[in-house]
Amino acid sequence: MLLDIVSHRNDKPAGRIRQHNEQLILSAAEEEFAKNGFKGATMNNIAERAGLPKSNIHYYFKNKLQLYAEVLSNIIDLWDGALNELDANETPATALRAYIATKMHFAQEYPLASRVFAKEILSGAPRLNDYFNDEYQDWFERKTEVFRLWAAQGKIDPIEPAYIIFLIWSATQHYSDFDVQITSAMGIKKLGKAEFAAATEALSRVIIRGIGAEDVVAVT
Amino acid sequence: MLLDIVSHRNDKPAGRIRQHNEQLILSAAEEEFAKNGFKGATMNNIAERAGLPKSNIHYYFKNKLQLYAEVLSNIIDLWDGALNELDANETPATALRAYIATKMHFAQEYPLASRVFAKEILSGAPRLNDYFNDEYQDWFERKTEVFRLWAAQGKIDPIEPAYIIFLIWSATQHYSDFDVQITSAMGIKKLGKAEFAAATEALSRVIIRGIGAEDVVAVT
DNA sequence: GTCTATATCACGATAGAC
DNA sequence: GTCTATCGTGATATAGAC
Repeated sequence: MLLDIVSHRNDKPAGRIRQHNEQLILSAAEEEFAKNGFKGATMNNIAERAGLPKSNIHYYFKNKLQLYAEVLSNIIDLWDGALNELDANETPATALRAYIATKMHFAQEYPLASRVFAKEILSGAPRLNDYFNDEYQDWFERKTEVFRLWAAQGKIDPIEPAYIIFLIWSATQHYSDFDVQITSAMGIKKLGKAEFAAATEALSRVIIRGIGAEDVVAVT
Repeated sequence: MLLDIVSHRNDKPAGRIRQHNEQLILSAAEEEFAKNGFKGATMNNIAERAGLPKSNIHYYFKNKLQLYAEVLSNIIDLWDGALNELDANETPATALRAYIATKMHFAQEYPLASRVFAKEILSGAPRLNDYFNDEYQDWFERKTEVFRLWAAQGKIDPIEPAYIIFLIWSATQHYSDFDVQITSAMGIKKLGKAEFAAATEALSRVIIRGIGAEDVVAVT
């Protein structure tokens, strides 16, 4: 259990209507929290977005903080489920191409998730205190190991892995978080498939060559 | 004038007390907006942070939106004043090292500015509508030119400049915006001079090599 | 020029009718 | 299980005393 608050969850048997409404509310909440952050979000806006009467929200979720915690928890589960793999048996170029492509896919597919998380971090993560603990540091340490291995094998340059990981995270999430600035700069209405593909290719190429790994031809 | 709202600014003669108090308020507001965003921020919190009675804020600033607009405007002025140069006469490696170092310096020195701006973009930039206009696109277009020139001269690989610029922006701003996650991952209390220097060196190296430019030795 | 007092309203949350 | 009515709080903003 990542977030303490969520463990106090209402564990009533999930009827079909309940399940449906909870999903409606969670989606609406994700939008609202992405736009206005935890403090700025209002239960009223969430209810309107969900198309439900305001007090219905309080029937399904104890309070604003618990609703927020569930949204955050879902986001973290989503990422954990699909982003844990950087295969040490592959070449760095192949493994990194796959990883960057997955991250970019997430940026395109779940921009709201990324924004809710980003806003929480920007606020100093007061509602993620028990997520960013010693366990998180261990988890991160394990993520760095594959880079150390590759460096020891001479497959990449000896660069502190943490900075490589932060580079990949920031560069990819940027495409969901800073969407407005990007589309404005490029003079396009919306980041489409073409732009994401081109950005993925450019990022892969720069990062892979940048750490001294032999690149492979992109799979298109 | 970047922001329409600011042009309605109270242009009374600036007495010494006024100037001092306005500065106090602007600093306090920057902190509060960085933490809670526009909607989540309260005039009360700003007043407390500034050590002034609540209604004093309204005396110096017309309303919350105008105060916010001034904070944002100051941030943009700050960046514009120091970040417009990517010298085409230098080698790519030298010019990029200088640019990345400056960006990282700003990330370290003015983290609040970066966070206020980031939160505004994440919200869809509803209060920066007249900043992200056609003029912005032109300004960005000019920033890409130096990369196109270098590419034409064979000094860097032919990579769409926009993606290089976004890579630099995201990677550097990450160190102010995601500070909490970074320190937690690295198991340190605070990002100090040493970490910023190491990150700057790692980023410069990866990006410069990544775009196919000859690197130079870091000036330490 | 500065601060106290207060008007007005929107917010989170709950009680209780259906 | 669902919705209406409402309570108490805290928000922005202003009027007016000092």
